[in-house]
Amino acid sequence: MSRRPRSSDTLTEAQKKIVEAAVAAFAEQGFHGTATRDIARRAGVAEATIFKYFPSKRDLLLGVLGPAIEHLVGPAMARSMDPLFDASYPTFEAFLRALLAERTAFVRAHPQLARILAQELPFDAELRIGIASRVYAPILAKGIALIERFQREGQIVPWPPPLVLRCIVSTFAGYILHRVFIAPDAAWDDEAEIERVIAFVSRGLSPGQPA
Amino acid sequence: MSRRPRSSDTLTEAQKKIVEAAVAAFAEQGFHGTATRDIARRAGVAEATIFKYFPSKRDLLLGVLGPAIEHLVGPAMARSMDPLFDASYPTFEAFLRALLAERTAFVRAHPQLARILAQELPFDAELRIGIASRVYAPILAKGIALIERFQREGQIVPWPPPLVLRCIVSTFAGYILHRVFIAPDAAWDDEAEIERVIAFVSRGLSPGQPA
Amino acid sequence: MSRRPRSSDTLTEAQKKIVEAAVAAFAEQGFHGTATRDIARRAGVAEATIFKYFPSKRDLLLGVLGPAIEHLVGPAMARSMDPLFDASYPTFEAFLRALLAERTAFVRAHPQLARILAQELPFDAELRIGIASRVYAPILAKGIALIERFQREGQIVPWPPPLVLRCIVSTFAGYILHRVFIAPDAAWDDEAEIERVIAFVSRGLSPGQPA
Amino acid sequence: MSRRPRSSDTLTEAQKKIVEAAVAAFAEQGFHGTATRDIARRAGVAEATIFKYFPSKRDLLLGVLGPAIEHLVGPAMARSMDPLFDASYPTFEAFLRALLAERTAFVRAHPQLARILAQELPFDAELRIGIASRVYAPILAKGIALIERFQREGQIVPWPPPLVLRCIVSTFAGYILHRVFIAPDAAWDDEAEIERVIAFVSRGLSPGQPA
DNA sequence: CATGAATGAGTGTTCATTCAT
DNA sequence: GATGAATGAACACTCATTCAT
Repeated sequence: MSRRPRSSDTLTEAQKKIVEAAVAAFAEQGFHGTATRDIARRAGVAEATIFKYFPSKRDLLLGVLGPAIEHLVGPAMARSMDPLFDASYPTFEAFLRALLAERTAFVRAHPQLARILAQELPFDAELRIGIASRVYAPILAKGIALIERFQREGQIVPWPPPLVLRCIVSTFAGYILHRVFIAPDAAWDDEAEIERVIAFVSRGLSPGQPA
Repeated sequence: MSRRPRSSDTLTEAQKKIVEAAVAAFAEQGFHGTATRDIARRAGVAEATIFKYFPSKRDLLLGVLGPAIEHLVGPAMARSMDPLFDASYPTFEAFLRALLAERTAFVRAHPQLARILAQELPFDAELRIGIASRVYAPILAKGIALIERFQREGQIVPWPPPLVLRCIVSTFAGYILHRVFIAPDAAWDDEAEIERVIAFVSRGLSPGQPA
Repeated sequence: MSRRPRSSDTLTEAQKKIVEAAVAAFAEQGFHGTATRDIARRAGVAEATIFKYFPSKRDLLLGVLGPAIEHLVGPAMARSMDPLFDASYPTFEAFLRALLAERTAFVRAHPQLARILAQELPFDAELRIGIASRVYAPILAKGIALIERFQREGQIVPWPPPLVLRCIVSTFAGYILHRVFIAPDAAWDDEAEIERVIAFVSRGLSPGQPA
Repeated sequence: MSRRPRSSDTLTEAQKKIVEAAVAAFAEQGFHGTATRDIARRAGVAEATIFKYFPSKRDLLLGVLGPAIEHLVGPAMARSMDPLFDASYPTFEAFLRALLAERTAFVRAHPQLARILAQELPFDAELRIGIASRVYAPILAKGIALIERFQREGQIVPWPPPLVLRCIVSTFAGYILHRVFIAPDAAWDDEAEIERVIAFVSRGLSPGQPA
């Protein structure tokens, strides 16, 4: 550990700074609204340095989101969600509680990535199919399997699992978006809010009379 | 005022074509991703003509969204939603059903505007506060009043009305987004889907045990 | 014809200036060695104006050479050379004299185009085949026909016409290049030089003993 | 001087690879059209290594052509042409034959250098005067002396020696360029072609009637 | 009313070159 | 001796915008 750090992950110091700067800039101004010159300034490197590592601005977007998706949404999500998928959760409500906590934590940890993703996804077909195949599909499969288990156990209503999943995801997404992006500064009684969101979903999907 | 009638809406033919072209272009490629040259080509007018009517590209965005908001979300929404807010709805479920139908119809009628709005809102503070004050606030007020009425009548759970509203909106938004944008081509049994979405919200907010 | 000139050939004033500037710049510094910014400065227009008319720098090269070739080397060459190909020339030597005079005049009139052409041809396959098919081939055909006529008349040696043509062209090209580009400032006794160059070719191709 | 012999020509292995790569690249794409990065890749060295040996890209061009000219065109040419200049050649025609054979062989051996030279010469004044003084002038002097000798012997026409030389060079250049660069793949009867080219020059310069 | 022509200020990207290691 | 990392300056090209006509 004399003087060449080149430490953690074969990432140059500059490379890391570029990615950080790009994340911040894209989140604030969008992909199209951000000039590479701006990213360079933020990162404290020359513009040319950016292109040493990311052949094009688009590659920078993918280089920013790609690892984020892979690390934080792919394996990492699997890592954090696999416990949820284990048989360990005795009740549906316990599962919901764990899921909401986990996803909130993720968005809290990387709000910018979530933002960029949400912004570029509608305009970027390549990104979309990449996400769809690498992230969405696996998660969907696992989620549906779990829903089916809870349905077999009679814990939730026997609707089509994708619909059930969408009800859960919509409600949670609404909560998280509001909490993290729309009104982050409001005074919240988080515990009570969460309890009620959980209760809403839980009761909404409870196996009462058929529909 | 010799021969040009400048009839219906004080909109030149050219003006209408420009707005239509802009809506299409912005929806497809985003605001930043669209060149005025492209809009001009789509509208079949010279680039300079655009700037005759809309002093800047930004003004074009506002000119596209502004009227849309005012006409279609403001008065029109009032028109279509006022009945909802009337005491006429005997049950909460009937209200939900009417609301979902009306909102689905609106997004179906103007999917591009919905898209542009969703895409530009996060990056455009001015737009955001404009919408917030002119659209969001009035709707919110009316919605909350209605929620409170249903709560007083004991039809729904006595949670904070904003939270209740968010549960409704999230679920409906999830359904509509999926139905119109994400999987518009899938084979849907719309009636059954809607029934279940309504049932989900309705049960989720039913006044059972306290939470 | 009040105030908008847009005279001669539907060419903007700017367009003409751009082409002239490009010709001068390319001739002096080569295609790669010339920056569009430089051309803009020379032409007294904004860089963007160049790209209004010539979508890319390459298109500017073609736009500069293309018409030049078509107008000045194609039809114009035909116009100036067709007389040469007519039966009007009684002797081979008279033909040589006329040809050399005409080609010298052409290069003198457009030395820059000749220079650019010579410089870019070796690196530009597209240009090469364009020239080959549009200019070289027709000329070659006519030239060979003429050579054959002189051969039938017994005025010149019965070698393969292409070889004969090459002997003529090489010698003339050597003279013209030297005269116009390499030593334009030297004191020349043009008349005597030309006489001797003609004599050289004429005697070299005279039908003496077979070879 | 421990283990690196730095043997033959005081050229590192790397240096040689760089020069070779540069020659190939320049010949294919021209000097301006070639990026140092490209040369480095071809040579299998780092870009910085190039600048170790050649302070600038321009120096690389000179370093490529300079020695090539000195070694291959200067001394080597002298070596191969000196015999030509000796009294050994009894007839002018024999001299022509030897000269054409030798120059054809040279261009065949180093077609790339010939190409680069031809391409950069018009744009590079420094190169031009370097060549002029170091290569052209000596050759010219020797050539003129030889011409004068043949003229004194009455073998060729008593025109100004430079003109005579230009006739020879033009014709030979035309032949070689065509043979090596323009139509290298055509089916040639080389022997017959050469005979005729020689005959053309020889007769063209034969001391017939004055001109 | 509408436009063709023109542009200043940027855009993403490439280049030859430097230097600490 | 050789290089990976970094860069300032320039590059071709695009943009939203203006204005005489």
